[in-house]
Amino acid sequence: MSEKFERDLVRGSSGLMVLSVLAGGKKYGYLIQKELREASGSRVDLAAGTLYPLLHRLEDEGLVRSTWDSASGRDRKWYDLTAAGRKRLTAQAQQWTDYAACVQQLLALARAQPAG
Amino acid sequence: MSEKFERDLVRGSSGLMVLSVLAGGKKYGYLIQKELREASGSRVDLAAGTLYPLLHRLEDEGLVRSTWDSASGRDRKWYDLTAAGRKRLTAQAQQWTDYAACVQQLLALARAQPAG
DNA sequence: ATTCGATATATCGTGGTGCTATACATAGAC
DNA sequence: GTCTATGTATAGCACCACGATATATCGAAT
Repeated sequence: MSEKFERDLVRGSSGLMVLSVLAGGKKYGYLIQKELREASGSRVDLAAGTLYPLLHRLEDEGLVRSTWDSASGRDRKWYDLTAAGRKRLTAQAQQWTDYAACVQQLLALARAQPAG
Repeated sequence: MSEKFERDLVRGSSGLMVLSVLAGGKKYGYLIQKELREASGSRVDLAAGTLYPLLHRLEDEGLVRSTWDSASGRDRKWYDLTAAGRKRLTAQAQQWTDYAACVQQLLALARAQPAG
């Protein structure tokens, strides 16, 4: 079985992944974590100590907004993308795609080399 | 014009990129930096303060080995992949490809959502 | 009722790493 | 002589993932 992706890989796109999940609609932290875990076959599983500070940072940057809702008995903090958040998602997704292509190209060159 | 890729993007694959470049044969630091810059259209340009400590770490891990050579007038420290380094390159390249696919899938889901 | 696991959010401390700044030295061009 | 490119190196700062820890509610099993 494949293990969790390395710390520094996650670091490069944790914000992007969260914005991406939020594009599917208003969600609270625990749910975001769960959706990411399920969508990745458990290879991305943001710790609470990673996710909540990240959400706070995104809010400070004005990319998401939050509202508490206790209607369902549970106290949940629902996060929603702002216009700036959607804009950032688009830009960051593009940058990520470009970067991935760039790295893949390097890897392809490496594979083209003789074994040693 | 496209700008340099963000700090945290680079962080996820700086080691992989260096190993990858070294798969093309023995090289010294300044040359590695130059090849990465050229291969990426200047979007990956490791600062000296990033590259040299990184090379030292790779050497401490036994993934590369180094030899000084002053033959050409210049004092240059040549780096070469070890067997462990080639093995790591293969493994890390695979993990990177998996991760990229995982993120791309999330992005595709986000794109499938209505605008707001 | 009580214990236990899942749900739900939050912060602190640590570790690792990219980057700027700084330092030092040589080579070639002007 | 001066300037730019080449070449390696370290110190300190900024940033962030993660484990540890804290707190609280809910439902189910005992």
